[in-house]
Amino acid sequence: MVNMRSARPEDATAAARIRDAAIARFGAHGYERTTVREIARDAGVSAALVIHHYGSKDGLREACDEWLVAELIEEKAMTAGPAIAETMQRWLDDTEQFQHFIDYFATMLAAGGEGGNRLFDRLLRETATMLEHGVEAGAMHPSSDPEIRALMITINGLAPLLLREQLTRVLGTPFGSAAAARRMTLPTLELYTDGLYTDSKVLDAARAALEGTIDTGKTVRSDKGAGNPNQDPDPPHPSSDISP
Amino acid sequence: MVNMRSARPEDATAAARIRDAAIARFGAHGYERTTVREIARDAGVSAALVIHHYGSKDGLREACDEWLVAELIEEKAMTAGPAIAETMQRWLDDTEQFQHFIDYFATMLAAGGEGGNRLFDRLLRETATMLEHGVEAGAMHPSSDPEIRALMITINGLAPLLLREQLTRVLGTPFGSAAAARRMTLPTLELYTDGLYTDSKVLDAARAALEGTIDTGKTVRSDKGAGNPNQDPDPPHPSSDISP
DNA sequence: CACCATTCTAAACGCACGTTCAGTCCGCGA
DNA sequence: TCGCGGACTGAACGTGCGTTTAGAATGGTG
Repeated sequence: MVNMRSARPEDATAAARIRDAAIARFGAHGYERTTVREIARDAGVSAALVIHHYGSKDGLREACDEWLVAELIEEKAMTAGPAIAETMQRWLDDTEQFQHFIDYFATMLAAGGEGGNRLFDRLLRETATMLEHGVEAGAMHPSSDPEIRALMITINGLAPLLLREQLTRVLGTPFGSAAAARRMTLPTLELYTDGLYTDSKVLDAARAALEGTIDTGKTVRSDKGAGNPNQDPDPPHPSSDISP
Repeated sequence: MVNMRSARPEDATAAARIRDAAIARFGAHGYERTTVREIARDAGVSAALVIHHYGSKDGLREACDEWLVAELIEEKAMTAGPAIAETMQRWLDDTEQFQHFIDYFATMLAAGGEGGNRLFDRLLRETATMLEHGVEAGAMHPSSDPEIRALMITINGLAPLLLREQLTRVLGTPFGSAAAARRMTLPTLELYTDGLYTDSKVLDAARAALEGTIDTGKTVRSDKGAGNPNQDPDPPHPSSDISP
C-alpha cells in the first residue's frame, strides 16, 4: 500500500529521509525559514547530498509537493470515491504521527501553487460529488447554485485546518484531538441541520436585492456576500447595505 | 478620523511611508521573502533609515502589526458595536485600495502571534455578541454550545479570506469583487437559513454517539467532528466511524 | 552665532545561506 | 582484476542579507 510509506523506518533511503525531514521543517517553520543544513542534519546527511538528490532547495520543495499530492490522491483511487477525505481522516486519527503532513498540507493550500491547486480542486470535486449524492438521496437540500455551494462548503471545511493555531488556543485542546472533535461535532451538525436563522427573512431580502442588480452593470457595495468574516451573523438589518 | 490615515498622501512622513511599504510587501510576498532594501526603495529612502526608525526588520514587522491592530480596533469603538467587521467591510468595498491591508491581515491571522491573536479574539467576541443578540431577538436558533458555535462561525467567516487565492481561481473573479460577492450571497444565506440536511438523522446519530462517550476517558476516533475538511457532507453513513 | 538633536545617506561589515568543488567510498558488471 | 558510476562528504565559494558606522544636511533653541 502506497500510504504505508508514512510509517518511515529509520533506515529508509537517504533521499526519502531528506524529503521527510524537509516536509517536517517546511510544515513547521515555513520554506524560507528552513535551511538546507537543518534538513540535512535532521536526515543525518550532508547539505551537499540534499542538493545532489534534488538539484536545489526549490527542487526539494517541488518533490515534497509532488510526494504529498501522490500520498493524498492515490492513483488507484482516481476513479473511486473520496480519496483525500479518507487520507485526511487517517491523519487526523493520529495527529501526533502525521502532524508534519497536516501542517505541510495546510501551507500548500494557503500558498497556492501547482500542488496546492491540484489538491484543492480534487477536494472540491469530492465535496461536489458528495453533495450531489446527498441531494439525489433526499438527505440534503438542493441548492440554487450547487457549484458555489460546494466551493463554500469545501472552504468552510478547510477553515479549521488553516486556523488550527487559533482554534487550539481558544479551545484549549490541541487541534485534531478527540476532545476538540467531540466539542465541535454538535455545533457543526446543528448548523448544517437547522441552519442559523429561524426564518427566511434575510434570505428573501437578499434574493430581492440581488434580482434588482443582476442585469445592471452597476457596482454594488460588497453586499455582505463573499468574504466578509462577519457577513453571516447580522440579521437585524441584512439588506441595509445592499443598495440595488 | 484615525482611519483616514489609509488615504496616504505622497508626502507622508518617511516613517509612515516605510510602514506602508512594508505592509504592502509583507502582505504580498511574505515577511521572509521581503528585503529591507525593497521596502526602502518603495518608500524612497535608504535601507539604513528603515533600521534607524524601527530598530530592526523584526521591529518593523511589529510596528506593522500594531498599526494594523489599531486600525482595525479603534480605541473609541472599544465599547461600542462591531469595529473590525465595519472596517473590513470598508476594505472589501474598495479592494483595490486596501488589498495590502487585507493580505497582511490574512497572514497575521494565519501566522498567529500577538497581533493576530488579539484580532482573532476581538472578531470572535464580536461574532458571539451578534449571535447572542440574534438569539434574544428570536431571529436565530439557540445553540447547545454557543461559545463553540461562535468560534466555528468566526472561522468559517474567515475561510474565504485565507483561501482567497483558491476562491479567486475557481470563481474566475477576483476576491472581494462585486461579482464574487453576488455569486456567493445566496448559497451562503441558503445554508444559514435552511441548513444542509433535510432531516436530523445525522445530528441525532451524533448526539447519541457522543452521549455514549462523554464520560468515558476512552479515545474516540476523530469522529467527523472537528477539522476534517469533508466532515460536513457525508450523510449516508454518518455515524459509521463514531465508535461509541 | 554656537549647540544640539533629528533625519537621513553611502559605504562597508560580517555572517549565514544555497550551492559548487574535488575527492572518497563502495557495489557491480565485464 | 579493473573500471565506472552513483552515493556521499568536508571545505570552500560567492552572494545577498540585516545591520553598523561615520558623517552630512537640516532645523529648532539659547
